[in-house]
Amino acid sequence: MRVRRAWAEKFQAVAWASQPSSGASRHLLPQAGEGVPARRLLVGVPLLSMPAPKPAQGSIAARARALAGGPRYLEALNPEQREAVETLEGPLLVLAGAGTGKTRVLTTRIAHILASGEARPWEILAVTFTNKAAREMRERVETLVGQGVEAMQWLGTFHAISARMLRRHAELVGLKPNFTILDTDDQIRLLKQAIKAENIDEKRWPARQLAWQIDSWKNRGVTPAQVPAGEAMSFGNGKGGELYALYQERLKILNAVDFGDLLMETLRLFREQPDVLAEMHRRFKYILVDEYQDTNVAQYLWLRLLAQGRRNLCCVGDDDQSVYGWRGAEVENILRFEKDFPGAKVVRLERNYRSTGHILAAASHLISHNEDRLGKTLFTDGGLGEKPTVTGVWDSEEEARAVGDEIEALRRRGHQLNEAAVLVRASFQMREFEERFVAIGLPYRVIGGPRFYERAEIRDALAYLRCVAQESDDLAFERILNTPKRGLGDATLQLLFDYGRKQGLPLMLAARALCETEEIKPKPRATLRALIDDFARWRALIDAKPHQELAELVLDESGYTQMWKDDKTPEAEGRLENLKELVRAMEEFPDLSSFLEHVSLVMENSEGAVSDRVSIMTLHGAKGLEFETVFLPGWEEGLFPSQRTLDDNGRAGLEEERRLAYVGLTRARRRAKIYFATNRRIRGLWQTTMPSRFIDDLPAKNVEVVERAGASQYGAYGVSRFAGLDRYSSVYETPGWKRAQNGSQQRGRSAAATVIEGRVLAKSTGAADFTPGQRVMHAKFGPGTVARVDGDKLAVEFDHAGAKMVKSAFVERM
DNA sequence: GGGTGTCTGCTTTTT
DNA sequence: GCAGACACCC
Repeated sequence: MRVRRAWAEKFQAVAWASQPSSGASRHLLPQAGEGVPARRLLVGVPLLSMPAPKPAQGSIAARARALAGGPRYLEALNPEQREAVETLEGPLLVLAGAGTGKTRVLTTRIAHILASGEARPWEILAVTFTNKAAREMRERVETLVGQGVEAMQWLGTFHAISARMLRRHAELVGLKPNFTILDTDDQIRLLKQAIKAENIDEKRWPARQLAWQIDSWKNRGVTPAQVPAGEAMSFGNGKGGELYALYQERLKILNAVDFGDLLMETLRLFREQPDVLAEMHRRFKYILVDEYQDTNVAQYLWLRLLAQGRRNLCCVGDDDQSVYGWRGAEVENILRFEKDFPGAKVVRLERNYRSTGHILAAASHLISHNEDRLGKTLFTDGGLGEKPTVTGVWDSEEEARAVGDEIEALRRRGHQLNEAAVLVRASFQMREFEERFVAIGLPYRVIGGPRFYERAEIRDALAYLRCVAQESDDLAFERILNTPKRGLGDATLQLLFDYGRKQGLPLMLAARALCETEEIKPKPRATLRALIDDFARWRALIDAKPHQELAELVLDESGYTQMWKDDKTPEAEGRLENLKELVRAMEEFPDLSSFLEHVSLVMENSEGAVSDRVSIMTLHGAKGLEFETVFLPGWEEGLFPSQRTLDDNGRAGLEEERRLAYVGLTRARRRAKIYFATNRRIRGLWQTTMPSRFIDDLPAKNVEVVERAGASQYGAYGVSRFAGLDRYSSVYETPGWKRAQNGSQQRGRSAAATVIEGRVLAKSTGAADFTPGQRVMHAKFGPGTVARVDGDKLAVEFDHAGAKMVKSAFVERM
């Protein structure tokens, strides 16, 4: 007991000392992404690794703290936040609206648990969805605590924590502790093999689709045996379930798991091994979950099993920011929390510290159109600030130009580019902005491109290392067999497959054995033997050489580095750079196997130099971030809300899209700028588009409509589309509003009559109306002559715009 | 086994 | 409109 108190008190002293004491610190209120410098105090004793016995009730220190009004770190919280932090016992749901200090609550809560001595660092389970969130949480706890918290070994993503648990008890679920974690690419190659083995037409039933299907089963915690009959039918003429089973068998043989298995196998472990679960219950005194609204069924079950022990489960989330339904997230989990955990306390955080009044009002009004929500009312003490703007532009090109101009103007007024972001619905929208920004020399960065470890060169290099580390890694071996090209193509691979299957050997061993037979031609045999000998040699060096050097050696001697040096394409240089980065990253791990164990789970894009740039990213990617100024282009029916989501998921889909709009708006601190274009090229075809219904969802009094000066130059064709939007007061005449009033189900599909030179052209009804030679008028391209009719598309030779393919619905006969 | 031409099918994305 | 996958040919 004495030790515990000493530990807690020492911690307390550190926590106090680490708080900035200037007056400004009083306003150090929760602001995600705030630039509070991480203060680290040099403490002689590694406090957090000190053992502490069971916490005692009502220690002198605790009582003294209570009299003094609690430790300083609690004073920085508002009453609701403080309640969320101090309610340690029992289930707790923190409904944290956008910008209300969610991360602050989570991190302070952890600090509070540690400071009060209720639990030691390794007795806290803190789960996030992304590595980034985990890292941020760790850093912020460290700032509060004033020292490193390496001892918090159970702070991480669902997947990383599961992997950790699974490695400890791998044998219990039929795996070896050094199992490989496959990524999507490996997964798909494996599934292709399974599909082929079942004699299913790969073209009609692509492996991607099966991967997606299996993934969604795993998201729901469904094993091959539990696949509902109807869903098994949905792939490969009813072979979906069989393929799933076959795939799982293959994984076990390969001693591998995919991402979904990390959860599934851990769940199985908990269910089938009560003593393992009991051990977990003993260990975890407190469980904290970030972004609870994003949990899927498997994660929910996982949490529920773990939380059964001590019931000290604290989930933080915002139902209004649930935007991952399409990948299995169940908003239901958060809506149902109080039923799932009887006696649960719910704390609402509604005081927003991020956005100005008008932005908050606009976002709140927008989201209030959703039905499935718990309901929160965000408020701020800050000023009203600028109204969000809505700007209509002619097409996506003008949209990019308008955004570029705005950013330039802001920049001239001293606005940081880092504080501006363009948030799009779909990544294809990014290109236009990139092109424009390049043209005007505006520095930008695209966030959310291909992940570092998804790049071909990284995966190749990792495959080499995996082969060195584990002879039986067939997928890795298959990948590098002929990379670089060494004349071992499909024929040799097929030979290896057959031989391996016959002998029950992994590919590498099959290759070795095959070289001793006459079944392989001399040339490939020599090459293959050389490759195998190389691997044997490299493997012998594992313990002799630092793993970094070994990696370099392998990449050089295999000819892999040379392959890219010989490559004359412009990307080659960057790829070599990435390889270097990979080797550099290995430094942080003690040996090759621990590097490989972690790489698939935690490897991220290493964003190099931090320079002042505009961010371009998807709305999904922007969740959890904030910017001074946010640009929200593409608010058009069909694009946002996405027609596909509407078609597939109806009202639920629409509500998820609306939440995405809410997320977009609430990223802005001071300025939100919405755009919609009248014409957009979608899948190569120009389409006339309507303003998004979400624009109609905005409260007129908090929004300003901006007529873009440049737009009028296109007036000749565009007048009709802008007519209703000159003044916001006339918003109730916008197409979106009228549509809503009519309750019509037509969603921006009908071609509006176009006004040309004062006369209204006949509305076309279909491609049948058109024949080659027909004169037509298009809203964007003007007059032209039909050259060819192709379904509902027309090849038109425009008088001024040249040859284009256009949808017949968007041209008028002349 | 490697290069060229045609066909298809296109949100969001973490781990 | 364009990328990625596949088939076909050398």
